[in-house]
Amino acid sequence: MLSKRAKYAIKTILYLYENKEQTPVSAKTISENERIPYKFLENILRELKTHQVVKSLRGAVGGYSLAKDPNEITVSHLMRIIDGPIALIPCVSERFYESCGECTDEETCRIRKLFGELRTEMLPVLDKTIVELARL
Amino acid sequence: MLSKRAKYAIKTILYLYENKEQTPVSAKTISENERIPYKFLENILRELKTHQVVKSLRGAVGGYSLAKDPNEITVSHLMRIIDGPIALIPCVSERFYESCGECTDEETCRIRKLFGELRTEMLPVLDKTIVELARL
DNA sequence: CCAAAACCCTATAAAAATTATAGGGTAATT
DNA sequence: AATTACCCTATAATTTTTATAGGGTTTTGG
Repeated sequence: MLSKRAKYAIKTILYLYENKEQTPVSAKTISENERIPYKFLENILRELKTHQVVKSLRGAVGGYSLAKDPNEITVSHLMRIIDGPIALIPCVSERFYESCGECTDEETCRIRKLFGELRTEMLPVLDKTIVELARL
Repeated sequence: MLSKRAKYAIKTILYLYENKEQTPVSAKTISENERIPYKFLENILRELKTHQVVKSLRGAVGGYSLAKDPNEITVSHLMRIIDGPIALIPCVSERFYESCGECTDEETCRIRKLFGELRTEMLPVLDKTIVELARL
């Protein structure tokens, strides 16, 4: 399951993309429009900022805006920042690899093979950019 | 992420399939060979029995065996029994549909479209049968 | 200058899901 | 009749997810 955090993150980035004229957008505005608990959103935004997906401006007319070309922000990227691996089991994750510590031989583990294949099928869909997502 | 329960279930069914000569196989045997906590396994087995994936025999030489043709048991079926929906968001699940309660219009929700597409790509992989899984 | 708006940060609480165990009951075989 | 092994409900332990608390800092605009 996609966590709410990740879903909120995707919504937030989509919102910033579609309201990029009035930059920056305050967390309060996003919170109200996307119905995301304010303090929870702040937390997500900080994580997105750390990973340089958004940038922020402090002060009275401050807020957030995209830190990079929306053609270079993918849904998979957001999911990895917020939730971690895309893969359904850690032993087939490329960026968050972890041994499952159960099978004796990872090379021949059939569950691993199946979920490796699954990951391969999932990626092209999730590698869609925010611009592509907005056009759906 | 795939839950341990679901992973154990897949392992269990694979084990039963590959040891179908010596039917039935006791929970204890499966527990030891697949390193699954005994009482946890019993619980999983009961759920699989309720859904008629395995059948059981009581008494001194009792145990479990497949209740149907392994060509008709898919990984997706096991996952749905144990974990519920395959889809990463409930509003695109066919068998476990639930409104996400967030978007104003489900028909135009782009996150929903993306994850509907994702589900479509995932299914063919997970619809593999135990026989196919064993051959990987 | 100063008050208001809005970002910044750490900690913690509340809730839910996952994982596992306890403790006994029932059926069948040897 | 003793042993083996399935059957069932409840609950405990752990982890993850979701959210809130409570304050601090920066900047703008009157």
